[in-house]
Amino acid sequence: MTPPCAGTLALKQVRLSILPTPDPCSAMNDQAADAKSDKPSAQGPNYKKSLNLPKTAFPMKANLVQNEPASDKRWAKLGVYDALRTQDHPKGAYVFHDGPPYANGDIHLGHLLNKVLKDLVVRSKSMAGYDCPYTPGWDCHGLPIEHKVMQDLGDKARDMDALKIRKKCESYANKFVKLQKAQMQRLLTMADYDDPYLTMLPKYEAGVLDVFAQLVEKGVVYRDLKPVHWSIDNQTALAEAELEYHDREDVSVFVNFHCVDQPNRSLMIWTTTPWTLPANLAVAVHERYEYGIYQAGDREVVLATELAAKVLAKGGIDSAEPKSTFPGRDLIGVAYQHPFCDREGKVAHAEYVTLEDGTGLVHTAPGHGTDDYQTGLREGLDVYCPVQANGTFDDTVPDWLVGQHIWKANGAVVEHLRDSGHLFHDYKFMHSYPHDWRGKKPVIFRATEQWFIGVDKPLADGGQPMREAALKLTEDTIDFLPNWGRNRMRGMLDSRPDWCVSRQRSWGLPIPAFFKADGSPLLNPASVRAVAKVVQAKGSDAWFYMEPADLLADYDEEGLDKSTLTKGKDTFDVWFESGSSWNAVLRQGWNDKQAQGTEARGYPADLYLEGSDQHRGWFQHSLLPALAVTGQSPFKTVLTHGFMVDKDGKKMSKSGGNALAIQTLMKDYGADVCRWWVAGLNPDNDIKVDMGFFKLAGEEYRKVRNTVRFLLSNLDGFSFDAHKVRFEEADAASPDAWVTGELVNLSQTVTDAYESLQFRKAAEALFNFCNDTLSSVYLVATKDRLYCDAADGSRRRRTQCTLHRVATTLARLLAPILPHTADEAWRALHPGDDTACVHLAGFADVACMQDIPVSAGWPAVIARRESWMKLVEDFRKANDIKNPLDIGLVVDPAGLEGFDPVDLADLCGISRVTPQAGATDAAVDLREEPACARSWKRDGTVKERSDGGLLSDRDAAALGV
RNA sequence: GGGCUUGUAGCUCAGCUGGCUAGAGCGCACGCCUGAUAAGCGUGAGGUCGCAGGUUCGAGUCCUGCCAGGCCCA
Repeated sequence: MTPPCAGTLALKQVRLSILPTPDPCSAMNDQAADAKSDKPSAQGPNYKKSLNLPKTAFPMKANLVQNEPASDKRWAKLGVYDALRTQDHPKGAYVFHDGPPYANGDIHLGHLLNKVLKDLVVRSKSMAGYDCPYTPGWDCHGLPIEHKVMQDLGDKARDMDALKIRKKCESYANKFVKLQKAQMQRLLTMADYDDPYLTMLPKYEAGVLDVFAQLVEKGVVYRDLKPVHWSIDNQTALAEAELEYHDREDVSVFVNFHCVDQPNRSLMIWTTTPWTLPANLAVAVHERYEYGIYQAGDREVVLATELAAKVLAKGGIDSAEPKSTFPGRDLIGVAYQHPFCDREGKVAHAEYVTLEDGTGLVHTAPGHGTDDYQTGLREGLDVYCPVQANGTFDDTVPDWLVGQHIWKANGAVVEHLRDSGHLFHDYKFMHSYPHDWRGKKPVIFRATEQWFIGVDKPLADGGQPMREAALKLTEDTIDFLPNWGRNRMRGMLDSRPDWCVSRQRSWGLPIPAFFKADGSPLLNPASVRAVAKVVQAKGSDAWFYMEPADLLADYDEEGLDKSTLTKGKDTFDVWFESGSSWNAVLRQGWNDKQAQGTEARGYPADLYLEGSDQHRGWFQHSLLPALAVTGQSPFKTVLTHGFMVDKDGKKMSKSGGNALAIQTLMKDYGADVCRWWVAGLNPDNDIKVDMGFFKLAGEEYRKVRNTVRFLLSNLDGFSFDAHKVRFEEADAASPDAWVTGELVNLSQTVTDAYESLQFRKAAEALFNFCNDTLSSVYLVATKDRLYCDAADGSRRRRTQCTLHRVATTLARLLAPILPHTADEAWRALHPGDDTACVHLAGFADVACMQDIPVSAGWPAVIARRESWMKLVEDFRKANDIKNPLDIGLVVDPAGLEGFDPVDLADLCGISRVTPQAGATDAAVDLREEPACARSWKRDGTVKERSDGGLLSDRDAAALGV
């Protein structure tokens, strides 16, 4: 910083001291009565026309809704996205990778948040000098679309094969990609919308299969049993969305499982599906609940104490006094004899045991229930499922059940238990039960063969298991914003089971597995790659219409007879598809434009940015396979944002009636206002949304817009090159120097905030600069000289020069947040240049401005200004003065060395500041002094001039009178 | 029920490793300007920092419990 120029104030003081002292008897004072009226003298000339008043074509009213689409078209015409690819990138590449939204429905507020945040990244990184291409993606396969298409087809679906249904799904997905694309573009997001990645495109599918082939190669893909909803009627697995719940009558049984060590004692379980009892392998209890031993006839039974009375009463036993009680954990490990199969089971703990129904001891059959399956996995039990695809028992069950259909077996099991004395009680009851939504028949849970990815398997090449590697990188390599994402990720990695990647669907990427005549699968890296080659060329439809031998044309195996092969019917979990995008998009390189950049498209990505639900979703499902295949995380940084809630903090939902339609917001406010709202959010946590918040954002937007407008309106006819003024040391105390220093700080703050992805911080700094630094301090202070100084006076030119620097810098800093408005301002700053575009301008280089000297006395002056304003306000009220221009200040000059009293007066919006050594700062009434008819100031130099007007020295000079 | 997380003026948020009368912007009230005018400026009033305990010389800031939310699971 420059030392203050010691001489200036002394000079001014001298000048002030020779000002004529107002004489109450002078002729001038007769005019004071007129001047006091605040208005120019009625008799004097009208000076308004002689002023340099603001003038601009940049309108106060933005009309965003009408004008934004035109901006979008203009950028398309200028080829802004492509131009950004080919311009210089001094900072190299910044690899941002889009997570694909699902191609279904209109975009909603969640998309607004997510897509605008992403756009802020892309635009700010681009302007900062990075190459930051953005290929948007869509998740196109999967059940929601298939389900919707099947519903629309209704009964017609029965006659359609998989290919026809897939065709319908594809056109459905395309329709919504097109729709959402247009809606996202309307948000003024900048992306390569001409060439998005769609998970259903052959090129993408081949990229997914490439990942799969490598996982097979690493030895982590295996086939195993897992219970799924099974339609006996259609002999197919069903997804949750394909179920309908209808009432159904079933038999409910209380069964005694005799303890091995104490045959007279039993664990009593309850079930509504007696047919699953042959598959029973364990009994689950909750380790923290209280259990007791009760007398039931000639047996002792174990029950949860809270449920004992209710259960015993059903069997006609009134007394429910426990002989002893103990926590559930004491039961863990107790062995029991299966009531009719030749094996023993044990008691295990399970969190899902509740005290709402039953006995507190839960019959567990890992082959017939999801909870049971999880318990089985943990306890190392078999996924035993004696029920075949057609609903009959296989030959692993007791003879009296073999071959029986399960619904018939229900009765047989109950009778058998009754006869053997294991049945405590049974009764019929109605309950809601899942049915096949097509056949309307009840479905069952049945373990079937599925494909899995083993997250704890050491890799065949000696690499770390995926879970272990993921936990390691989560701990110390990946950056999380906010940082608690790290814990969340860790917790989810810790608890996740092996990944079941197969789905029994039509609308998806087929798992390229074949089966030999003996039922054994054919799936190896080479076979997967052979199929991938076909898919790359023809799309995954090929799996459905081509023969195994043709699909495997590029595959050779000694002694394999391809004609005997059959194709597997599973498709991939859509998470496996989207979780492979780092390969399909980043590593393969999605399009030529990316390769054209000065730096090649990179892997891994610098940033993934999605909602916090994706810790379990896309982030994790991208991380795991990427680690196995590439050994590194697909992302260096994970940024997550919270979810939209209503103004009371409650979840938003269509059914709750508190959802806001983004279409309404766009129609009422336009994209820039919505973007301003997003930029100002703290995205770490939940985000409250309400119509009123957008109104507020609109008001803040208007404040910024009007400030920019005022800058532009005072640059009418100004040419920076022709009129620029050099700043001298002596100018260090000028408001221009001060605001330039503030501008440099702002630029630093905002570009730093953008760099570290703190958009809220950027928006806040920009708003405060417009609102505070400019609107309430600098612009108010310099208005007088802009309007009243001679048009080409050096003081005015210096201020215009500063305004120009502020406007051009500000427009660029605002551009990522307000792409339309910033560009509108940019065009106003470059009249006649049709190709001017702020988005190609980059952030301003403020180095040249840093050379401008700024007085070190400024912080103190700004602080004193606040107390001066209070003095003025108090004085005004106390003396019934309306206009602050009727007030002057007498101030102690200590600390004001180098400052021009005229600047100080302008900073306070008053007529005059008089330095007086040793004085206590105080306001004075100037109403007895004449006011300049042109500038309305009572600066002590006002007198009648040659044109008959009452003018101050400055105004007289400006007019040459 | 579990993991992660949030609760500071009417609203949106700052308050780093505990330390002067808890800050900002918006909104609100009052006033000014009418040469930024469906604009601009000034002054001012608003808070038991979710609740209850505890640690400490001292807690919005640390610990425990509770209440009310959110995401993901079960």
